[in-house]
Amino acid sequence: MDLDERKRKILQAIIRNYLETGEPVGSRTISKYTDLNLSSATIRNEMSDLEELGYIIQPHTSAGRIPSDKGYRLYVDQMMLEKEEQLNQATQEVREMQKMLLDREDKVEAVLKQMAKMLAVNTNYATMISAPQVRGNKLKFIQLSRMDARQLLTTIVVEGNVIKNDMIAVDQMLDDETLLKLNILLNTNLNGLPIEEINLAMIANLKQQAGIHAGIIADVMDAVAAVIKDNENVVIYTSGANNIFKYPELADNQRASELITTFEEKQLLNELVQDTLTDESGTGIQVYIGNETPVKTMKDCSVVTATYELEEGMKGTIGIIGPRRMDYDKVISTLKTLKNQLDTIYKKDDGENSGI
Amino acid sequence: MDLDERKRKILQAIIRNYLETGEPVGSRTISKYTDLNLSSATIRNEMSDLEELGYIIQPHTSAGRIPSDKGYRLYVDQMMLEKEEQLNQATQEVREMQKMLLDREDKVEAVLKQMAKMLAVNTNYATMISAPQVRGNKLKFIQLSRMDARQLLTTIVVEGNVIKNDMIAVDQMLDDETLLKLNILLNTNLNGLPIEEINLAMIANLKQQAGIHAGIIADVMDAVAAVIKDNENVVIYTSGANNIFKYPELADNQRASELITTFEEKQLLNELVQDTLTDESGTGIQVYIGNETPVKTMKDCSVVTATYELEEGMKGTIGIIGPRRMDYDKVISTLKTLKNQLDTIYKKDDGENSGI
DNA sequence: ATTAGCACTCCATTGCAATGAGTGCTAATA
DNA sequence: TATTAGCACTCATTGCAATGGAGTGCTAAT
Repeated sequence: MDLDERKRKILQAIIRNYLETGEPVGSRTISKYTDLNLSSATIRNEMSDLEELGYIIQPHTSAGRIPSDKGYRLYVDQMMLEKEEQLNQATQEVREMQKMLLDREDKVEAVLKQMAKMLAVNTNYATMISAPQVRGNKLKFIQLSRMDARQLLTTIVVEGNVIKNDMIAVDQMLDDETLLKLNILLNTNLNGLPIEEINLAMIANLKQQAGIHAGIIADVMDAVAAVIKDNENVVIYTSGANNIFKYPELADNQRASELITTFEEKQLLNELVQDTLTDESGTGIQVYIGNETPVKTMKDCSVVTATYELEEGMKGTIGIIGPRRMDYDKVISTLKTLKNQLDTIYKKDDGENSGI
Repeated sequence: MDLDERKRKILQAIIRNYLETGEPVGSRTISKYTDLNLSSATIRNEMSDLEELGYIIQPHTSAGRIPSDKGYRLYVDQMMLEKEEQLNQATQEVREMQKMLLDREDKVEAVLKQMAKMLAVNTNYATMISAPQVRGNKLKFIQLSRMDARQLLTTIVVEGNVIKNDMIAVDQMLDDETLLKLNILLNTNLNGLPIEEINLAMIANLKQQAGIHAGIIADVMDAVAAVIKDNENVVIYTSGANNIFKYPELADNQRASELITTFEEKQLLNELVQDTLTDESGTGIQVYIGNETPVKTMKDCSVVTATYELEEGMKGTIGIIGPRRMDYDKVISTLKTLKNQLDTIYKKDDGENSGI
């Protein structure tokens, strides 16, 4: 028994209907719904087969059928193929966002936040968006400035224009000349260097050259180390978590509580981001159905993600989280177009807007 | 008819019992619960009076009574007075936090985040905490550094050690001397100046002195303006939003959805923060019961807040959000001790850790 | 002033029957 | 041989009445 054209059509009809209603769908509905002109009895037989094949599930005897993860998966894969050929014309939602992106010259951060919100409102699903994560970690610039008698301000800039500041306490006031020397020492030795390559020997060397100011070097190196650490936990914005209450299958206390925690402790979402960034399927769009997602608390959800890239190596993830019966069609095409917008728009004015 | 000692005791007993069970409490329960040795009939009469006075409410005939906002208010006010006299000894929870505070020399930001989490776990309520808001806005330091041929890095430091960076695009490479001149120009004119006092005339003057580099001055001033704007929307961390699901009276879809949105769009919580910061009652602890809170979506909650102060003028708010029947006693004393810890601990190492 | 006692109210629970959507199977049909 | 009509059966849902219990308010007795 294999999945012939007719079975496929029936499966699709079941899924379509279930996406709309959220209720198990019965044979009679399909019999009328489709243009196959088959009686409900025939449909029943086919459904029985589809269930045996694992594409649909019967919640209990005498109920209709609902799609299984496997069923959804087939449906989505099929759709992705069709989409590929379609002209990728911007939907209404995307056009709105496009407008927003172009209007603003705000910081990337603000745009992303706004975008998450907009997506959430437009799709009625929860959304998340990770700020672009820098991979190349070359030091670009280090500077010490005197704030007052007892404090130095460190400014560290890493490739990708990630900037970090830190205050360093000093025992005694440094004169301008010493400060200049230290700045030159740091920059000539460290600029252009990937942070990973800074080793103990190098630090020892710097300290020696700094003489009595070795302590300051140590503090600066701590600050540099903090940059790496800081980069690891990516900033993630979420929006529309409340949307889960619109879908009864997610809205019971147990599940809702778990999901809300997941959105609040954005830490958990990080796994998702990492997963999308590594495992690239080519299109940049990924669909996780039910248990497929790397985040266990989302086992009753489906997640659609898009990976965007601003400048070389600055990658981030947009994710839409909804019930299994989400409107994959709309979500996928929205994300696809949005991703394209981000990929292209920001690449043009190279860097200009990318201070985080 | 006034509120005599006995009525007061009965009211207290009703509230205590309701705090525990969350169910309307009847006369028989009180009769047995208290050491007043009164029959249920007597209690009934008293309860009837209390209801007439507005301290308790009967959800429907033949149900027990639950406290009204007015009832809670009396209870809380009374407790606050008693607390005042009590030796303010650290509870178990606070001791844990104290330890945490001392162990870490992380950034304030990280400590606050952690603290919110810890409070949420320990109290089983939702928590929020606002990062210290700076009031004095004096410019302390401005610096332009050359990143590369086409980009300048602006570093702006405001009193309270709030640091902000920005990239400025330039048409052509600036030589060291010009850069130095610009830096001196900016610092001599602006340092020590409250941001609000920078006016158009001053800017015009600066631009004139900068000559062909007037454009850069404009960009820097934009960055300074952004600092103010940035300061306005305070950073607020939340934790334990999921705790609302532990209280049936908050966990129905409608209410939960609203509350979750409130926590996610931290913007709304800002009103609360502003309210606490202005209206100081002296103790630094404030209790909003039900409709008393400035945030409408929290009308079915009670909110207890504490205002802490790090350095002079750096004030923030800690808030605990739970059901009306929250354990006011525990919450208030926890917050009180915590506030004291923050007020004192951080004042010692003046500034050292306050880079945001 | 307090309390015992009683009638009354109202909610929540339970059991039961009716309903209806849906299935699986069988026998008839094209 | 594939399709369909028909029928018996299952099971969740709904409505309804009965029941019990928690609690009140009132009155009369202490």
